[in-house]
Amino acid sequence: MPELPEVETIKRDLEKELTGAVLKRVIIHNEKFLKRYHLSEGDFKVIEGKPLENLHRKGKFLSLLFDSKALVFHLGLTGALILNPAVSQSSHQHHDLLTLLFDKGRLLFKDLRKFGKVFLLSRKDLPEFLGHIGTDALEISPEDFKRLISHHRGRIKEFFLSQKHIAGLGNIYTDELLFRARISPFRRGLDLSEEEILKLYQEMRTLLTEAIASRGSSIRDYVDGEGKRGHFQVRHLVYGKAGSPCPICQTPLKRTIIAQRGTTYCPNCQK
DNA sequence: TTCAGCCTGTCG
DNA sequence: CGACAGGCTGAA
Repeated sequence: MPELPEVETIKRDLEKELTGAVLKRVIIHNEKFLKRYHLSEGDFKVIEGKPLENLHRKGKFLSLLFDSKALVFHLGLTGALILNPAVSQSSHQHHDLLTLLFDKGRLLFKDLRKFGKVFLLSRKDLPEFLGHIGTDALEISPEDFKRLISHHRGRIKEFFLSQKHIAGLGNIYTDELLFRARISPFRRGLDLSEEEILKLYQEMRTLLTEAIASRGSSIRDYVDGEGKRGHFQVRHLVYGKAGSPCPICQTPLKRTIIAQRGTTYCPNCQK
């Protein structure tokens, strides 16, 4: 799914097209899904008629801010927010969950696997609501980054996946980051040297910035706010490439499981 | 820290 | 048919 670069790309797309747009009506396509989040058609009355003031992202959570309310999305593995999607004549409309009808266009929330989430809450509760995840990966200072990693007893891969220390990296960008920084996914946070941590920090920023510039990675389902694919996947070095030669040393990349997630790395380059 | 579970789909 | 897929939770 959308990790930080993908959610940031969607945020920018929606910001550009929908800032100031008035929400006319909300249409629920899948009541059963919305019911999981205790939402039904009438609950959206509080934001209907209000302008979308701005958008906010922390980690993989994207919030649309209306007056005193926040509509918060998490896209899970296959969620998408698409502006003015072409009306598909027959097939995959059954993945549609919600449409927000604005005066300037319609925004569709769809999700094939339905691991996505949606919450409607008061804007004043947003900081606390997002408080269970750590600082956004592009916001954290090098000092905080170092402090968090050097206290982490578990494996470094788990550190990035958990979201509670630093928010935004998922399986793709964690594998890519650890390769770029030449660090084994099995290493424990508190065993990393200061230089290694600094290298990780710098590579993390570069990786995420480059990925955003490429409008994110589309492996299979991800599309941006306009329904188009990203292209950072062509620059992946290890993710999904187990068995292929390492781009640096030609050793075959290995695949293992860490924290229940497929993990690809170079057993030679990553120490 | 591991595991099933939440869902649906693709690939071999 | 089984394995796997950009995530995350709650329970053992």
